[in-house]
Amino acid sequence: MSNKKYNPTESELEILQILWDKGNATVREVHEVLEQVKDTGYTTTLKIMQIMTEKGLLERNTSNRTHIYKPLLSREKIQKKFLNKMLNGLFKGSESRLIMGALDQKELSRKDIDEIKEYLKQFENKNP
Amino acid sequence: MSNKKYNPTESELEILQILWDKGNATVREVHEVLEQVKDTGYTTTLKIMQIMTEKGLLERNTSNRTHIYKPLLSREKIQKKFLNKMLNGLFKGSESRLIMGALDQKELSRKDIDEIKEYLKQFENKNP
DNA sequence: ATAGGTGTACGAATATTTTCGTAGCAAATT
DNA sequence: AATTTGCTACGAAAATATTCGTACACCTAT
Repeated sequence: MSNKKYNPTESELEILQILWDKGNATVREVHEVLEQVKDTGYTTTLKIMQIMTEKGLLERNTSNRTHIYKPLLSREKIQKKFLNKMLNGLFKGSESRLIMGALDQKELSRKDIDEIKEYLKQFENKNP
Repeated sequence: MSNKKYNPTESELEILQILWDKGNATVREVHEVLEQVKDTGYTTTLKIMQIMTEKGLLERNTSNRTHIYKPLLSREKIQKKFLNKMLNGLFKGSESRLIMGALDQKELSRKDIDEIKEYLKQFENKNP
């Protein structure tokens, strides 16, 4: 199957985040965001984005001189992948710890909490 | 401060998992578990464990010829660290997605669910 | 005491990821 | 039209992580 085996590296993830936020962008646009956080050169960003394109993580429009990149995998897909990795690795056998840990670390809005409660019901009904 | 900056690498995490399960162990014991999953040599495991010791991830008792290693950081601590990383990275701004994603991927017991519900209450009261 | 088995130490080879210098081309500015 | 500016391509250096060969020590059984 065409099941991609690519786990984005750390740097690739940073770039993906920016692209997901923007939808699509040029290297310069990505780099301008990136350098606020990371002390790295323009050609470095360029290179990584080129590599990501080869790997099939990004797609680019080269019809103009300035290429426009966009992510090929959705944030949700990658989120799922990482979550899966954690649940089978570091959090194996303690799924609920992951959930409670997340609850601890971030102040959730009332709305979020209600949403989660609602979401939980569906599992309750499964195991009555 | 002595705030450790070490993020364990992939391989180091695998070894930590084993050590957390066992409490403490020799290189051979770790390697015997590891090689069931990973095709790698004994001296590789040894080397990584030695490096981890230098980094302060492990501690070892060298008073006997066969050294006994044990982890210096708790599973919980590292779990928290990774969770934190995810909540500020890949899942930034979508904490509840992480939680719901986790709920989706693993079949939780009734007990787990009740526990989580109970846990949620404490946050409800915070934001009434 | 000698051979075999089981350990650690250590350096170096490999692999992977990240970084950047340099070249070359096209567009915009002088 | 010459210079500067902004872009991509490319290769190779640097930094990290992983892997293993080899040497050497000790203990045990021959």
